[in-house]
Amino acid sequence: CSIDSKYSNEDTLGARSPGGDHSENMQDEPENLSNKSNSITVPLSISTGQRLPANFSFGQVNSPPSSTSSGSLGQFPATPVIDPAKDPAIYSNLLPRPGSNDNSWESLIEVTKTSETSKLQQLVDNIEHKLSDPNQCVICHRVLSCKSALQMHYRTHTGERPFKCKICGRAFTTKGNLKTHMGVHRAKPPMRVLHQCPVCHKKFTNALVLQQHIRLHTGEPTDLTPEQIQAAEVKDFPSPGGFPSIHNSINPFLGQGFAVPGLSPLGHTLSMNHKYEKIDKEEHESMDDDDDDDDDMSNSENQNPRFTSSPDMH
DNA sequence: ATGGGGAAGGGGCCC
DNA sequence: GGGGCCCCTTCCCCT
Repeated sequence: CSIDSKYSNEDTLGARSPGGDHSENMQDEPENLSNKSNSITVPLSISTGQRLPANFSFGQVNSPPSSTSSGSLGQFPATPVIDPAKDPAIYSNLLPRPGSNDNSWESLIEVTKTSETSKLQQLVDNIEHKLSDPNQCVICHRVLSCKSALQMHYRTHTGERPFKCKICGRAFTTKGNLKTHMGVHRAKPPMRVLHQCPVCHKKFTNALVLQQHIRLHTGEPTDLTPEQIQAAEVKDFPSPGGFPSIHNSINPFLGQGFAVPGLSPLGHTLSMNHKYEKIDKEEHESMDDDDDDDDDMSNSENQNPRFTSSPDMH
């Protein structure tokens, strides 16, 4: 079977009493298809794929697809200083790596807690006419391999996209597709200059994160949690062959983005830095192209101006 | 031609 | 042993 259902809300199939509060308290629960809804009144807009019959309608479909909330995968500290999803230098290290089982990329996704699919399934259960095959789609009559696959298939009819990328706001029907999508964010800043800690030599793509990391050594308070700093660490980058050690020989902080008093955070030592700043800028611009998350992205950047990728603006 | 996304199947794991 | 969940892979389509 194929369906990415654990964090979506087919888990909540029929879990809500008809007419009851199902807006904020939606939680992951085992689907209960035996709970029948008797009120089928409000049509559901179908956005993609096969269309429902004209007289096809749903019950209590009031929660818009945009009604999302961060599930267990999208949890951030209660008082985040930054949103890692907004800073390419940080999220690039959270993105899924080929062959890696690291799930840190899941902090960059958002999974809807409401499910039109579940309501569709609920309605299907109410249809008097039962199809011969329990895994057959009542809309297009396609037979799926199993029930969970059928549930996923219904998403193609409802247009439900429970898996949302926090970076660009794009939503997907399956977690796997979202994971694949995360690769496009990872691919953009591959050649970013690394900033290395002069103490422990750990590497970071973001100079400001390195600053926070160094504060861990010095015992100074940090704006990021140790977990966030650790998450931003570059762990699997090739060894420093491509990064001349001359920077270290001159000044361990120059070229690594360390904030030397009187200098800009990046030290203005590397033309490469400017080149990669351009990459960062382009990436931000491309992300802003998405209408869905314009507000989120811009707001977030405004909220965290110190963690933009162009730190030497002053 | 290439990259990205949509959709579905296959297989492993767990209950 | 069977069913469900999850991840990975594959195929197809679009740009």
